[in-house]
Amino acid sequence: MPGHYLLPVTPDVTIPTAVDKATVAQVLRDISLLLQLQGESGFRVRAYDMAADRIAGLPQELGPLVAEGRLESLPGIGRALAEKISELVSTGRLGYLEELRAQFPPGLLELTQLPDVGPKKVATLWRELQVSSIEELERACREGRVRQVRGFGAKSEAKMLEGIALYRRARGERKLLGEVLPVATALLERVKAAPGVVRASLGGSVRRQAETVADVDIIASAPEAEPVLDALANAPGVAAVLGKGESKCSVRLEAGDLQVDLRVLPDEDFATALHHFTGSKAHHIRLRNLGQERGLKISEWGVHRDDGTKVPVTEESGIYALLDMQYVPPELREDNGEVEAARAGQLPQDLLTLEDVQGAVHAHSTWSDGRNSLEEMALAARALGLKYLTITEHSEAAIYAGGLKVDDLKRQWEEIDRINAAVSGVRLLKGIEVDILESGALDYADSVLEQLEVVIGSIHVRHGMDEDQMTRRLLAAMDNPCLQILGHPTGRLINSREPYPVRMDEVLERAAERGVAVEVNGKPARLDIKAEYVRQAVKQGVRLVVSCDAHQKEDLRNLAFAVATARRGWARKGDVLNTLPADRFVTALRERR
DNA sequence: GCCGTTTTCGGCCCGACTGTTTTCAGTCG
Repeated sequence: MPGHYLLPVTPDVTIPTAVDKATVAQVLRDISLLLQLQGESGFRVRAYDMAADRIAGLPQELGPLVAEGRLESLPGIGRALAEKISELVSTGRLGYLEELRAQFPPGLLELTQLPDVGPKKVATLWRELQVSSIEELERACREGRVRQVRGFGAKSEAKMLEGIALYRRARGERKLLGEVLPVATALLERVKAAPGVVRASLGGSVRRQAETVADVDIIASAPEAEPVLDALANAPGVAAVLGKGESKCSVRLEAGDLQVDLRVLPDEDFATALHHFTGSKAHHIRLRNLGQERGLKISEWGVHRDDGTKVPVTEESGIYALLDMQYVPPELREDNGEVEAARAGQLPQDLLTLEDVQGAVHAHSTWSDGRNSLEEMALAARALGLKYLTITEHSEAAIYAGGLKVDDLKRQWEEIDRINAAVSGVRLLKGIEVDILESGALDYADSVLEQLEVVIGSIHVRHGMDEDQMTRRLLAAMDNPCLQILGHPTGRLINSREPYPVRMDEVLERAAERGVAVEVNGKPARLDIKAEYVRQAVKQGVRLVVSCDAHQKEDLRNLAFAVATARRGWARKGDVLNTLPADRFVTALRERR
């Protein structure tokens, strides 16, 4: 084969660029929209959407999958999509996307972000009125030109103008679960108190405890829907009723432009409706396909046999039982392997619960940048039923956060001893959140750290290092035998700061080797490490702690969000150290390798 | 565009609500 020698001497190696999962997912969604603008068949469109969901939800990085040609092993990704994703990841560009984009003006895609405006309407308005941006749509509405297009009227114009104003305010940003949950819970209580309500629950991404949510779903059962729908429509804080029918009501709250959807059904349909409106969509599609194989049609209105007869389902677990699989808790319903595991009977049965947690990790007081005294924190922890609380102030280098000098620390121990003697039922543990310096060294001498019961090491400054430097920094910190817990390991702040670049697989591997516990930080804007990394950590045998990162006593409740994140990462009680009693917790932390 | 212990072709989840129509298309979840 002489032709073989015509190949260049240096192999044509493509170097993977920094195209991340989120970018790939966004590109696939853009293609989906562009195809819809073209009027392409819904099935092809959906293939792109499903692939986008699949990529966005991947626990691992894309680079290795592309390099090893394993993209096609992912469900919903065949040859055509694998080729496009590979091209995008290895070259940073995608020819197909550019071809599609060239057919439409650039502002057209953004128009589909407006509420109640989808690709069909955008295509019509572009064709009939040459509208290609939000500004042009706004003008067309004001000038009454939209109502002249078939299928549109005066009401459409008014709604679009409203939608444009809303879009400009909110910019489509998803809200933190921690901000939304209190509001959602208060509305749920109001719905529960409405006349005739039998059962009511939150649904959607709030019930799945997603880290951010776009809206709130409430599902209720009652013999009469009307009074229940009214209870939401007339609730305090409602800015506008967006729609109200016989079984459904949507409102927008003044606070944060948050949308709330309520469905009310007869109680016999409650379980299947709750399941339907909890999602995720991807999880449901899997279940419905499994149902079809068994001659069962699964919808929000129940489970029906092919002959139309209804199968009674009173609890969500009944749906899974009909499909011969284990019950899947809401937090796991993402089609990330839970369907396969549940069918095989291999879903973890002892997922972490809030009740399993005996002590709260990571709390600050007025000694550094917290708002409450040590005693107030202790009493608040006890009131929540916690047996211990680790006091972990900032160390000296964290000047901006009132970091403690070693002398301060020793005086604090005296106060902790006094409180532990005086307050029964809860114990304060002496700890520190010591800064991991630029070199990876810790901010206190080992001789000081050795005297503490709990040592969390965290990065607070110099976030701008590159991936190599940052990875080395964290690995070096974990090599110090005094470091027991790696605090908020990626440094992200949801919606406001990207995680610093770091090779998490190496960090988790080292944590497992050295016996360093990794923090699952429950502060709503952190949730660090995130669920995907929790799952990876659990697989690699890394020990975890769930923390509240409390800077005031109310923050102790952040533990619930850390537990939610751990559950979404399939963590079990046995994976989490602060499910142990105080003495055993402290002993376990010292078991370093 | 994906997928297949019936299939490499012909399927692909399903219903509520709105605004427009006068029986339905588009959007959303």
